[in-house]
Amino acid sequence: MTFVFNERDGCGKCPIRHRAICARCDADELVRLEGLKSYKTIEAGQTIIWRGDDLSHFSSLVSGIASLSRTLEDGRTQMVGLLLPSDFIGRPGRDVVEFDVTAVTDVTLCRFDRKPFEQLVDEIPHVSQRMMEMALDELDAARDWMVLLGRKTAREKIATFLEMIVRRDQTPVHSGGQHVLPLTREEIANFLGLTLETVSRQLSVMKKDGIVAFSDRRHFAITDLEALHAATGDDADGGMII
Amino acid sequence: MTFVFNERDGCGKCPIRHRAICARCDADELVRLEGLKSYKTIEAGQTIIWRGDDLSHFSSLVSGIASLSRTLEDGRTQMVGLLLPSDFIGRPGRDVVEFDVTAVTDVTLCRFDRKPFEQLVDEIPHVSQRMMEMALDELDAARDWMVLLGRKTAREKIATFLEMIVRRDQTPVHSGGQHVLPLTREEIANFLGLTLETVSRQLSVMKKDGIVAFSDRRHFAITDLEALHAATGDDADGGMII
DNA sequence: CGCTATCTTGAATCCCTTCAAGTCGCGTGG
DNA sequence: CCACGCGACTTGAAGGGATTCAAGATAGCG
Repeated sequence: MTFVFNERDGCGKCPIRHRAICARCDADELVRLEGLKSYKTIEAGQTIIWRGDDLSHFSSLVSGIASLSRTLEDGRTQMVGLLLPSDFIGRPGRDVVEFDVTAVTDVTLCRFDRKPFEQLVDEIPHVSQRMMEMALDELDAARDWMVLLGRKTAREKIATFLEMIVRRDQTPVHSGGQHVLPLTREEIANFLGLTLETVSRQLSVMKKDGIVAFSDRRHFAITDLEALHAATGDDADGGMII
Repeated sequence: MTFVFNERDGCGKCPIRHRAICARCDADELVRLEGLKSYKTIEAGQTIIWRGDDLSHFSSLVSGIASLSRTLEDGRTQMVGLLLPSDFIGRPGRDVVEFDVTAVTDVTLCRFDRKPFEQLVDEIPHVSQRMMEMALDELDAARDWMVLLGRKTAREKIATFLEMIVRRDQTPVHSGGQHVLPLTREEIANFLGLTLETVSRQLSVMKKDGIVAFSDRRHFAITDLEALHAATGDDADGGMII
């Protein structure tokens, strides 16, 4: 981590201050939020909330990566979303979650008790406006992902995934074009609707094709950005939102 | 159609009065909306908006069915949502649409010019609250569908689809358990991430299994509801939201 | 009555999965 | 320091479910 988050700093120094649900809030509104919040950290691999659990808190992801997923009776798992810093967990007007939320890396949450938070949402339009904006962005992203899951080949899925990782990578300095792959092969497979073997095979093919180069299992660089995009199956301008 | 919608009736008689974006509005707010609205009808098969088009209007679907879809360069198409009466088209804060919107049946829209409508959203919390609620419901539905697209078999997809149609069927009297199939085999295929041949084959299998009976290509009845649910791959309580 | 779009069914093919056998990398402890 | 063990990953071979290509059946409509 190049960046260390310090819980004692106020909202003003919060790394997600300008992208989270509080993005539009003014100083007064921030003070109100400040009085309600508390932090919680979760270790990589731990489940944050199980599907069907009571939603006692509403949270913003401050640092780390979490996943949203569902598992069918027989164990087949599908990831339905990746939560990055500034994304929120929970929703007003519903008291249970529909998906399992799991910490992919170590995670820090900024939490609010549900009841007071819901009241606050009604009273501070800046919060509800921002939440709607974020919900609609997520909806577009989810629909983009549906196209991938329903119609793309394994190769196209991998290419689209890598392109998304690169686009969303917020590493301050893209150190020599190196990017971190935050997921294991199995997690990638569950995200793309594939098996881990197919993910591994397709990554090998793209290595051989000179599109991507791995320095180790978790670090890669794109060596041919155009070829990567051509392999996604998307048209020139069309891009994923997520 | 058992129900005939009459444009001359006020919002008070509107069939989607209590489910659309206006659901929470009081009488005064309704008057304001009433002054802005206009109706438009679209024939089955016509495109309502193309992906990338400027979003000049914001609309609620009053009657009929529309689809949201995207087509890749080479013609592969994935439907990402079915729009039923009360669903809305467009989103505040963005001026182009990300997906093609097509009338599956004849469709009636209740439209608002975008600029005045966006202003109204900011001023009437009852509208923005309801829109957020609807957006979050759609998000859950989209994520449910991602599980289907990524992990379910053809048979499970078909079973889930039929179950969804039955659950959402609003036919006043379920005439003898008969339901209307509003989509062609090809449209179903594009919705489920399959080919039309596979859809046809799986429907035949389920007929032979005594789960569903077709009176003609567009009308069916579920003859074994439990077997249908067992074939979806979902657990007992878990259900799609869409 | 016959045309045409829609749908069904069959046969061959293919891409991804499944099953299986290694390889790699890293932390642990002798 | 290196052997050991284990989880993560890679690669191969076989199998299967969905697609593709093709032919025919059905139904709606002029």
